[in-house]
Amino acid sequence: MSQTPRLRFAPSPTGPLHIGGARTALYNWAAARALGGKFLLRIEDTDVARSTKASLDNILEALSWLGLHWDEGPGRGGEHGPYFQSERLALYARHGEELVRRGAAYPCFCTPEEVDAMRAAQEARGARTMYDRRCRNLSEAERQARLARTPRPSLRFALPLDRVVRVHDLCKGEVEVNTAELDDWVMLRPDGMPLYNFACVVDDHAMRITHVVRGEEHFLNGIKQILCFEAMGWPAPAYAHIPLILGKDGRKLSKREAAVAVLEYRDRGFPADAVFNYIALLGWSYSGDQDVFSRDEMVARFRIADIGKAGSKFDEEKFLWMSGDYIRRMSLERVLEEAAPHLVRGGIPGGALHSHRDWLRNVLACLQERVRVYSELPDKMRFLFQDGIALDEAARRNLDKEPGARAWLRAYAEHLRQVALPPSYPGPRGACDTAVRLPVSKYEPHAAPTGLPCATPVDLEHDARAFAERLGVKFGAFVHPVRAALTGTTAGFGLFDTLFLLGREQALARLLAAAG
RNA sequence: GUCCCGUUCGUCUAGCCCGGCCUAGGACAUCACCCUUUCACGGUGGCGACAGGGGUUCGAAUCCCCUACGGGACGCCA
Repeated sequence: MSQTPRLRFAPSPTGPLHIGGARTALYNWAAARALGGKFLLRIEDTDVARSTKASLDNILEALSWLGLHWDEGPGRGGEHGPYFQSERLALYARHGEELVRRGAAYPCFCTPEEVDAMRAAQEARGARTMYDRRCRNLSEAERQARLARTPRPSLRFALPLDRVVRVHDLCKGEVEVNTAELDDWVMLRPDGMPLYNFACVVDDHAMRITHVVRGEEHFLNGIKQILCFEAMGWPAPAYAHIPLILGKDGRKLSKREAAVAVLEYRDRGFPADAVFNYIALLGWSYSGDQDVFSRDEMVARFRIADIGKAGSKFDEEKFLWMSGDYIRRMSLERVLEEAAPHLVRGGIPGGALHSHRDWLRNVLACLQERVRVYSELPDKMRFLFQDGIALDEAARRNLDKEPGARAWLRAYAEHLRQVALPPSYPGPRGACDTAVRLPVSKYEPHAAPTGLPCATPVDLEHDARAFAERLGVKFGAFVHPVRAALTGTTAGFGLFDTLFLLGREQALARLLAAAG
């Protein structure tokens, strides 16, 4: 076993890359990295009717987004290409013939209709459905006669009868299967298109694949493939058949309960790193007490044998938590960059990204620990861009809770005229935003330079406390109506960060409007 | 139906291979409290599991058997 470890992800482009496929790809990728080998991508597009360009693009995009970069494959080339099975037909034909010569494969003249009928009859009898091998037992004369009539038959693998195959599955362990459980599977269609098991064997060999990590549904295919490798006289790779991802109800993950396409999570505003991390955790764990880890950390510890043997349920709550955790740990510049498309889609003026970058960065700083996905951002910052604000019900109640509240607001607005608030968006804010870093925390004393053209959030708070005292109002009571007037809601980030970011014109107008 | 695999807190899991360190650890969720101008974040604490039954053993979550339940496969799909 001195050969370079080579692993592959081999999706068929018949739909968008879903969570389960992504996890399979991820484990193959991680194993390749952990073993110091190569990770390749091979496209199994032999089902012409169902393969689409859109699916292919989706898969490529999703893998790239997740950072699962392949060393060989579409767009990257490599010595063992082409990496699309539909472009390797001559190879399959040649090896098919070879197997016929060796007596390990035979032409089958049955039509799909005949096979379907056979299956239906077996089903009706309650028997196991299996090809009855009628073409395997044809006499040589009969075979030649049929060949004359049907020059292009399909090709079936002549399965060794009644043999026990023992495999050491890297995930499942030792398993024995009697070939009586299997039937003579079709290797090649009459039109020369290979079927899964055959194309897989030919390509895994041609591409020097050493380890195959794939879903448990392929376990019996693994047995068929091992037998095929054997018939070809080739060494088979090591297999690991891993359990499937289940939905909340314990059944196969379905679209009903969660988004299944990887790119849907991107579009909902999950950071790629968080998706990578969460998917990795579905059936594998970094350690007993650490759930959040980087790609490098994972690679350093990953071993195929450690993949869990029981199916795991997909828990969107934990996924959301993890997404928020990643966003919180990210640099502001990165948040700004990654959130940008979501802001624009959410109706935030795209121009602000350029004209008010510093201001926006401050806004995001205040929101960073308050969202779980980027797409929650627009709704939480929209009030900063509006001219005036409508109050929700809870906010309205806060205006009426204290009898004098409206009067305080009017007085506060008047008072604020004397205070150097930065201009409201889209006015120019300049130094106010570059020099002041939000959010202001009482744990980290504010160190804004003096001589700023505007009051900082800390200044504003000192000022407001003094103002409330002069008014004879408890600060806590004062602050709620102000928030309601400024933001239209009762929730949000620090009030004086809010006031600072909202700016002069809007603050005064909203205070006055709420005062009635 | 037949064959294969699995089963630790509600969920993801550590521990299991190499029995004792397990009064079973962590995380999400949940509850309480603290922090606090709200919401979050953060902190502290609580609730909460070895599917059931038999063995083996001085001792079993860990080894063996049975049962139950769950999943997968049985395509000219992959």
